[in-house]
Amino acid sequence: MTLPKRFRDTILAAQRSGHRVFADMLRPLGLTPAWAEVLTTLQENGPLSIRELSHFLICEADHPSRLIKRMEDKGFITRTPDPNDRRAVKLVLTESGEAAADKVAGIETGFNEWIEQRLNADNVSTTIQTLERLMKGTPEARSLENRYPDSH
Amino acid sequence: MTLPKRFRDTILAAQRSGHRVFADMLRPLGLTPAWAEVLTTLQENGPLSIRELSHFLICEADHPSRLIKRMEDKGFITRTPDPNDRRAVKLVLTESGEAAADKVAGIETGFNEWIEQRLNADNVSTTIQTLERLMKGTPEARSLENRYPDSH
DNA sequence: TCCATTTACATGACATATCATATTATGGAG
DNA sequence: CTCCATAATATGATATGTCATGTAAATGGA
Repeated sequence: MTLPKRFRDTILAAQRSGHRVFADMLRPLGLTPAWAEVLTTLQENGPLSIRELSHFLICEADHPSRLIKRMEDKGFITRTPDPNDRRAVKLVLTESGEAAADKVAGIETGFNEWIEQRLNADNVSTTIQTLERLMKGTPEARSLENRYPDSH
Repeated sequence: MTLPKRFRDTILAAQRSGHRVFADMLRPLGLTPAWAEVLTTLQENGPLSIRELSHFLICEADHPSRLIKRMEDKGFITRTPDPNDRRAVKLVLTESGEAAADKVAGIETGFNEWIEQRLNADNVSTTIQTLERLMKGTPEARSLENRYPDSH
């Protein structure tokens, strides 16, 4: 048994496990983890174009235009044309989107507690460091740097 | 900034980063990471029913029947009815499936080296321990136990 | 100014994932 | 033996993720 293979299986399993738990918490709100990520990102980082938004997202970092379209259809987001660039749009949360983002923040607190019950801060920090070293130079690392600029 | 939130963003980013790198390595073979997981699992664990297979998979652990169907259509897998249970099937690799599984093993070796270049064994073990503690009792942990029985 | 290149976004196509439900077979209670 | 709960698999529906391609607008050099 090679350790690296088990390592990546473990990361995959952890991601899926956490995703499932988080999705279960969000389901009563009619939201998914990807939607939650967009809602909180827009709430914290103001009006963004689709391209700018994608630089913050870990999920769907390629081009989230269809994700945005669905959220627009549900009334969480409005798009206004960018006056300086007719190709681009500015995405802003609607009132309903802001309310959903607030609820997501509450759910995230619960999820963070779920993690804190199982792991101490030292384990968490060490794992973050290890994984960041693994990702150095990848596009995913850049999304993390955008989300957590103070730590990079 | 809460550490647990950054922790789960980092796990998501690491999983996606690794998935992308692995997918790029597999693409010339016309395979995806999920297909690779099925191929190597069947090669190592002999004929399995779809249900049994799902207990080994981290990907698509719910019910991989459509994944199997696509791999069958490509000629990698044959299904034979289980003589003891007419509902169930036994999945076996075709000759072409065996050859693909061998190639996947080679790719995995390369991927493992990619990881070993970036992390030492101690980092890897510590991270595995932390993530396994996080997942204790979840279905994902059970899939890992099936894949790596000696360590549990 | 003109045109090639780049950028922002959309969309087609396909492969995961996951929930809910349907279908058929098994096995046990009565 | 009959009926019912359960199990194995399949499928519809929808969301996510990714690659390739298309369209229109901006940009910068000749």
